[in-house]
Amino acid sequence: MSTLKAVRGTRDLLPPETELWNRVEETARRVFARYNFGEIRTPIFEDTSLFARSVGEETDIVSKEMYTWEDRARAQSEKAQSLTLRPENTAGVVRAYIEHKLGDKGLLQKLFYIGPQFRRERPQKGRYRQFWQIGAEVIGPPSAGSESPLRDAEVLEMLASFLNELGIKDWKLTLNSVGSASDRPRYIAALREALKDKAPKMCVDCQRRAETNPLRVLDCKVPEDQPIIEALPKIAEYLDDDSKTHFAAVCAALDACGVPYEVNPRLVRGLDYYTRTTFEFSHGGLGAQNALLGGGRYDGLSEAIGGPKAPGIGFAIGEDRLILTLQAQAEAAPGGLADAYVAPLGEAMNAPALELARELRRTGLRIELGDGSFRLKKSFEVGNKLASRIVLFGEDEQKSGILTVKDFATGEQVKVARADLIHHLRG
RNA sequence: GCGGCUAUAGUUCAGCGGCAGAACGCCUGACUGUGGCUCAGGAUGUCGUGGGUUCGAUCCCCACUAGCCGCCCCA
Repeated sequence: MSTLKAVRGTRDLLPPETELWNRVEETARRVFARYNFGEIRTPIFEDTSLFARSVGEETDIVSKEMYTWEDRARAQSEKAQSLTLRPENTAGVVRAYIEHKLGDKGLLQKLFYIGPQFRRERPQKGRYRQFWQIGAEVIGPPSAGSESPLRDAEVLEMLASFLNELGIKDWKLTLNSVGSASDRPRYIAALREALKDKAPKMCVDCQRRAETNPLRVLDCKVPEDQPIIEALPKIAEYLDDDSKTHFAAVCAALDACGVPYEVNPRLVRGLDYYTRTTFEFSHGGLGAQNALLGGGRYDGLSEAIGGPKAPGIGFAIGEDRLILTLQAQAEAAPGGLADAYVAPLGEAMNAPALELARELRRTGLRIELGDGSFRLKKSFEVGNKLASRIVLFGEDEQKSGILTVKDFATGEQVKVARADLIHHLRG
């Protein structure tokens, strides 16, 4: 019988790596809090139609990557409901926004989330079937200023601060506008038209993309295709005046606060709900999955799933990829040594040693407690791996109240009165 | 979903159609209340799983599973 393993594309996160995960999440919470974001936690599964209607029926995510099942019917007369493990979190947040009438307060809602998402793709480095996203959404009625380009710039500036504070080096922000809900179809139609006679001269992938998803042709990396792509219609030429001024205002605000970026007219995002501003922060050294985070504006999403007009902008950070990047930067893991290893000498000292450890731990010291059945040599060996100092605690020490403390780094050994132990270990 | 590479000790990896190997780590001792350095000794294991070829398979063949890389796509 084969032993059970974590299923394909999923994995266990173990110490000390989990320490990094906590650091990432703490940093996100701290930074987002400065911008007055509040946390939202939505269910891990939702009605399938939520994703079909928001992300888009024709996208890869919805058409082939979702974990979907028929829930048991609650009554004989009822038909089974189709449920899906969330492949992303924006749809759930907007659903919650609508369901709880958050827009009725007349204010902008600023919400962030941290949690697992699920997509059934072929696993690879930086791509998992259960992966974690840290994301945020700024959404509200237009009267609250939800369409303002200032919001876009503020979110981008927040992300830059987050990455910098985390210590991510050499990130790159790429920016584009895919136009309003009406610009986009006009542009796609023009692209299809232009591709009619160009596509046959391009690579096989592009020939297919020209049919299935013309925007993707812009992403092609085949060198021979580049001149053809350059000559294709540009999205910028199809933006209406509102979209143009909106995008210009986003850029101007970023310039003003010194956030570096690059406009890439070819940056297209795969989710149907994106309008106007789209962006991506990328990082080399992640292989084929170089996108650290992505996001954009979704002015029509709420209405698409039956809600009020509620434009918004948001992003999702690939936490797994962020961790990989931090690990690659090899900031020499701090190690995580305890302050002291308390070594009971003899099993009779185990119970008194637990009490001593308790006393020390209550003051916030990080203590490893050994085992009285260990020979002294073994206590030293184990202690040396786990802590920066060892505290010997045998019957002599218990009687006299004078403990022996040895510093592993210096080899220095001293006698310390039990009453002074906390002070000594602090120093 | 498609293509390629890979799977041997706790870890990193050699290896060969005929007794399963190294380094590091681990255990024991030199040193019975003193770690690191040194020295001596010891144990590593369903050779990913299931079939096939063969007198004999860890090795060759097939399938499966998993990981990595690329494609697609995305975080």
